[in-house]
Amino acid sequence: MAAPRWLDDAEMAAWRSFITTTNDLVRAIERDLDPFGLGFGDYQLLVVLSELPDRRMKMCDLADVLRLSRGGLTRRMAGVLDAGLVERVPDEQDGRAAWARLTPDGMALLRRAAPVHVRSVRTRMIDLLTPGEIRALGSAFAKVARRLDDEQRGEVA
Amino acid sequence: MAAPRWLDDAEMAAWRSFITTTNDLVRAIERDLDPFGLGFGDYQLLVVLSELPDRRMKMCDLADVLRLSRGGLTRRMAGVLDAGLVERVPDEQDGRAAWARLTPDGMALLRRAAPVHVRSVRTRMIDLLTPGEIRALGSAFAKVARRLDDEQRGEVA
DNA sequence: CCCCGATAGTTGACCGCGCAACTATTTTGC
DNA sequence: GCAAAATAGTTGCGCGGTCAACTATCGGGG
Repeated sequence: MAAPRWLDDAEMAAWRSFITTTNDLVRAIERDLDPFGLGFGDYQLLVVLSELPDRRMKMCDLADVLRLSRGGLTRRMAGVLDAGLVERVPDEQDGRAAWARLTPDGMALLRRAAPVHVRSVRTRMIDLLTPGEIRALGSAFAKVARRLDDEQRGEVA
Repeated sequence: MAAPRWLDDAEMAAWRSFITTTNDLVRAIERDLDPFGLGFGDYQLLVVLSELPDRRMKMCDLADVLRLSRGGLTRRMAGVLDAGLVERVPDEQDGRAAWARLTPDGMALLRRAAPVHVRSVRTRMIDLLTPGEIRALGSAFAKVARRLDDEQRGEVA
């Protein structure tokens, strides 16, 4: 640990602008969702559900997909449940489990919010980049994700 | 707003993996800092101070650099002040202002943490990427940052 | 010279999240 | 078939952050 390979200029620039800009970017995108009464996390929850054939998912899987702890999901659900965007459906077979199901109201709100959100993402990021940059971002984060995943699964080692 | 240009496959892949992977990545890097009793935010604060000739910065500027609200910085400072890593120095000229100054202890801790952190960033991200990908990331986030900046400054419009 | 607006920092209320402890149910292994 | 382990979800607590209200100081026109 005594003689690490420090980051060179390009690496440092990439890393720092990545960290600080991501912060700013997410904030800005969240502001764009404000008029709909949705946080970024709420929006992602609705999107995930909306893409399923029956628009519902078991709570624990949802927590996984959304990168939330179980407790975190419970609280996030409280908001969208209260707003009537999602409903809680107990599982027939498994008495422990419950489903989160998108309501028609939730779907309707998502349909209204989605165009604004997409525009937001485009103007703030996607449309600023060349196709090459977009490909590079995709492959870069795929590699990072894979690495994190390997570490997770191979934790026994 | 009726007919937005939706994201195509490459754009969607880039966007989604960016959002979820960034989350995971920051978490992992924060875990690597745990042994030093530092959060990612604390680390960044120490780094910023360490790079200045006299290792100190006015609170308000520090809040800006770290993307924190004033209140947020006050609370973040509480931690590192308590740990003796940073000290608060009232400004001579301006009775309102205060400086955050890195202490020798803070500098020492940073010197111990930095190699571990750099290794963490390398193995989890930088070393997984090609030079082209690193360049692309740098330029991509620079553009995004510039856009956010323009918006901020041109808010009168 | 003084008052008024701008600026620096703190504080209280609140929110979102993780962690760990807890309850309730289901699965497993003997 | 039953005790023990695993799993699903909730809840209390703490942390870290924002926002808005507040205090204290500084500058700039009448």
